[in-house]
Amino acid sequence: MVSIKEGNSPDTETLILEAARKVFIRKGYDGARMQEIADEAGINKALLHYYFRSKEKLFDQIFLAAFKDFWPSIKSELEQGDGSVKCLIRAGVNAYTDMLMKTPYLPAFVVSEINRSPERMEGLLQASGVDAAFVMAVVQRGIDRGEVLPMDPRSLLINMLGLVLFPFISRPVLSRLFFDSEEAFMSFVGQRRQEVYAFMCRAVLHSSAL
Amino acid sequence: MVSIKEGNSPDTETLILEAARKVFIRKGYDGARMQEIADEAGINKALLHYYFRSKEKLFDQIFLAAFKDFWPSIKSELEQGDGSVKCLIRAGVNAYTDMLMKTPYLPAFVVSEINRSPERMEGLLQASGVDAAFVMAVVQRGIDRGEVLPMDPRSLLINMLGLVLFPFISRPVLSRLFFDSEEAFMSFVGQRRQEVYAFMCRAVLHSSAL
DNA sequence: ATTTGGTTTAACCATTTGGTCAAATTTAAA
DNA sequence: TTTAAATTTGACCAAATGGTTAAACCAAAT
Repeated sequence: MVSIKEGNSPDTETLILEAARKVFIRKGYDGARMQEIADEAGINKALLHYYFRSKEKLFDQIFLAAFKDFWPSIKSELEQGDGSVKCLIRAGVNAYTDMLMKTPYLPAFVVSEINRSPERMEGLLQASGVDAAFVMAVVQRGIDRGEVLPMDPRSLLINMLGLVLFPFISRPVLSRLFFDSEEAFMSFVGQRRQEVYAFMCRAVLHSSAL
Repeated sequence: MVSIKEGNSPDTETLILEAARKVFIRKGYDGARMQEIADEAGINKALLHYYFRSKEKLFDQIFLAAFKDFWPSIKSELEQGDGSVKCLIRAGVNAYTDMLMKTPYLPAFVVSEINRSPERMEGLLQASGVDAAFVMAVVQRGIDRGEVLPMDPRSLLINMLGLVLFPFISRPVLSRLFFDSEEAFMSFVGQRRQEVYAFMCRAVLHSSAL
């Protein structure tokens, strides 16, 4: 028996999780090797199975956490605002920009793995508790009040997600095509916060609400 | 010797290429199996190596073609216009929408594989002859003429690419999150052509140029 | 009919890979 | 200190996988 609850050594377990996260993000599920994860964690390969039974079980745990991080919470900033779509856009852009500066590789990982096996989506949405109903309602209200130009609320949200996420998902392409170095690209995306906010406002807000 | 030039049976070779394309797009490089490609083509596995030496060589050929398709030509439609950014936006949105309706899975494939091994980008850009200089110049001219709001030309192009490509790259996520069925989602993206065009114009054009 | 050279196949190979297991080691309770 | 349980490891295994090869096949030229 161990003093830490539940009989698992958290040191080793988190060591494995961190190593697995790195390797899975770098190589994807199919490209990742259990041996590489063990090496990255500096432990014996058998320990991976001791703590997580199988590669797929280990991946599931990593990926569910990644999927949750993929949807940063905007509620805290949103509640400080006046409930307008303008505030929703600001909160959304801010929350995603923060997330992306911390984990720029995450969206490409999530998107790649979901395209590899889309059937996971069902369970993922349920397990992560992600739900668009609330933000959809905010946008719909903005349209009804005349703050926002008449449009499908889903368009507004998808466009905002696209503007914020796309540069990170396509980083290797864009960075080579439009920039001299990876650093120049990262500095560019770092300045996008205000730019995307203004871009979105011009595109969807009634001129009176600008 | 065979009557067809160069001594290769084009039937079998294209059969392999088509099968490989399907499997690589479905499973990615790491997830694809040579046996599965052979089965898909209805031929013996050894033939794959007879015609393409190795899995990597076969993949390279498929992927270079996919990468070229990823950058549809906008020159033809562009030359019919007046050289304005408005026309550039229309031409870009049209060319990409056409490409995406034909091969909706292509962007996710290209992006995933490039993220898996970004070092390919160098050679890919060279081999595909993709170059942003021309469209960059068009945008810069639009800014100088006052047609477009002052902004980094790269922002305009990246935002347009993001708006058009993102829904397809994230299809499984968005379709589950915002739509009742895959069909509903596809019908939605089918109507995005005008929507994205108008969205872009509102966001970047001087009000006098709308 | 025979030869010739590209094409196709089944059988086979070496290596990799996820996974298992029994023994060794560590930890902490008795 | 002894003991019992959890942890860690090296050795090992079966299956899968990319790749090879020698033989068979086949169309066309002689």
